[in-house]
Amino acid sequence: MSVTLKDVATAAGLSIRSVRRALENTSGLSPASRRRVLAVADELGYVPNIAARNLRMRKTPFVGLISSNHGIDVLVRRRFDLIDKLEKRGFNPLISNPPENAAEVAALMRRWSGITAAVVWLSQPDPATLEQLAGFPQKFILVDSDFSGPNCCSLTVDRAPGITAAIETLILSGRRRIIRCGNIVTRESGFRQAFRNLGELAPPPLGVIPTDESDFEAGYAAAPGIVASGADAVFFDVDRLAHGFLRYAYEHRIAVPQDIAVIGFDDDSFSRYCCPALSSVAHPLGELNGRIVELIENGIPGHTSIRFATEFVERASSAVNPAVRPDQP
Amino acid sequence: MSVTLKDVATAAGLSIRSVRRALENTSGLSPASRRRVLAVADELGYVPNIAARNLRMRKTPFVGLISSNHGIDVLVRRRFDLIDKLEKRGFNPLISNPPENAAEVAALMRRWSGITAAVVWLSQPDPATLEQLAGFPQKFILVDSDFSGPNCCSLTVDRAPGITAAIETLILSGRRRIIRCGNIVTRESGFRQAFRNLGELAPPPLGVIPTDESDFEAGYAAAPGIVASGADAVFFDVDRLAHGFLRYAYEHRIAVPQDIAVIGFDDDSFSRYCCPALSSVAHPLGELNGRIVELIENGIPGHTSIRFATEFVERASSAVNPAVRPDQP
DNA sequence: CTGAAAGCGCTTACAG
DNA sequence: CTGAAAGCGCTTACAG
Repeated sequence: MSVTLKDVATAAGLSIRSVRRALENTSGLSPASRRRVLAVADELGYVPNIAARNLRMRKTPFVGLISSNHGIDVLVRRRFDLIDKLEKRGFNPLISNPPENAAEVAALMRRWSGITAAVVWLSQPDPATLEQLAGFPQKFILVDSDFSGPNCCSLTVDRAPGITAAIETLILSGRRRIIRCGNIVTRESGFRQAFRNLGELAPPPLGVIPTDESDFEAGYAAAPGIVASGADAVFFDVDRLAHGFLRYAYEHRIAVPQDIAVIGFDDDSFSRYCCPALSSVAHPLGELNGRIVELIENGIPGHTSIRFATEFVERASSAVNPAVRPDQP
Repeated sequence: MSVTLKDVATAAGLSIRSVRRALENTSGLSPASRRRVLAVADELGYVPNIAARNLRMRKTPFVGLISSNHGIDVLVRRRFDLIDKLEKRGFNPLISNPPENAAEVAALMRRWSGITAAVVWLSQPDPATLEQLAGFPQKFILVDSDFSGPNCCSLTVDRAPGITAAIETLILSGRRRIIRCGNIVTRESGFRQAFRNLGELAPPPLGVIPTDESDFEAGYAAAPGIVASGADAVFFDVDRLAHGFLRYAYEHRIAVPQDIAVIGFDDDSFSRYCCPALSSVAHPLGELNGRIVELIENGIPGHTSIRFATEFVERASSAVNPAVRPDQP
């Protein structure tokens, strides 16, 4: 079916070795032979089989990427950016949805063995499946799951710094009744720590309005409770919740930020564009991915953990004086 | 470094062939030998090298996916859905950003040769690079670029049907001054054809407000012109333009759909959630991707073209009576 | 019940 | 200037 070196050699009446001398343009081949080989290779449409080359060379340009498939904006952007960076450095990303249990993890690593030397977990694996990673030939980079292992390097993003900056901004702009809405553990601890960090400065938070989900609908459904609480500022665990609240505010003529300041988390791409534009806490996507590529290039150390921080992005939904910060695109 | 069959055989004091009999659990091996092999394999952590297996078996589970990396919602969702469907059928997607010229196309196909048998172009290749595809060992599936070749099968989505349904709905609900905004060729022809299809029914369109880009900012910038035109309905070439217009309407107290009905194209995920929810024309993502996977499974025919249609999704931004269709999530 | 050997398509040290 | 051969790690027809 596909044309091999041997095919070219036979057609050119030379050995495989000489065909390679021609194709590689190395010395030790008569100009006539060289011309003949190149003509034949071109005519037959010879394309080297990279799988065979990789096997022989005992190396591989493929990097496994495990990442959840749903379209959560920040995850999509993180993944896209990583693919881009990997390709720019000559790596080929191989994609998989997250395996759901230990058996699926094993199946995937077997399917990829000999093909990927490094695997990046952009999604968080089931903790029960982590121990077994040590048994696979690959090296692993774990994003946001703090696990140590002989062939695991974990990169973690501290949620607290960006949340602290967000709360601080609210307080400095005179907000006194700050409530949180959502159900995500890292946000809860970040939120708490923000108030702890601010010490004297901070009035006690109003508490939390829990949600079942972290989506638009849940934010919309939580809105009446938030309004009823008398809060003058609300921090949502994710931007999608905040978007649901903004819809409710729009429908009920609640002015944001005049009546209530709104801040989200994740810095979804739409948050720049919604009405009003949504303040949010952003992940250090570029920095994180840059480090991942570096690790893949230079070797992945085991038993290592690297930390990153989030950052507050202020927009109209939490502006002190919206007239001064017009809600322009 | 990594453990091979030979390592296991040596450690178990048996031949490679017998090791395989144990691992495959096939007949012709004494229970004692079998137990010994399994124990040794487990202890050494043997994992078969799939690259070597694929080479020997002359087949590959890898499918190349060429897709642009920017976060345009509909493209992201299309790609995610395809990866999901491929994995469910046992294929491994290999990702690449679009090559920019003939040399890059060649480089990529060489890098993937012997590794992928099928390559799906989710992005549209530079037409100048299409001819050379015939020279590569892979089979190609081209989405939305109507090109015929011995190893190319193209799948195309007709934009017109969904646009026609959208315009028809506007007219039947009494809109008479319909304008288009955007700069995309397939939308222009779809828009024209909609009016042609509707014949007597349709008043002449108001014309078009062209944009340079197809993003939120461009939609926001085009808004004053649209309002000045006196249109009572506007069709945007992409949802992002419509989102920009909605922001302008929100800021200038223009009621949508009471003052002006708004329809977009692409059915971005946020369009269900914006204020008001945006009517749009949707791509047949699931159907298209289902067909792609089928082709990969059953063999990709050359010189073939398959067509699909878009569909109108009605929401509050073009509702006849918004009170009857409340703008709920 | 068990093993030696060919071959997938490539790379490269070695020999002439 | 040129080629025979080993070996990457696997699968499998064949032989004993």
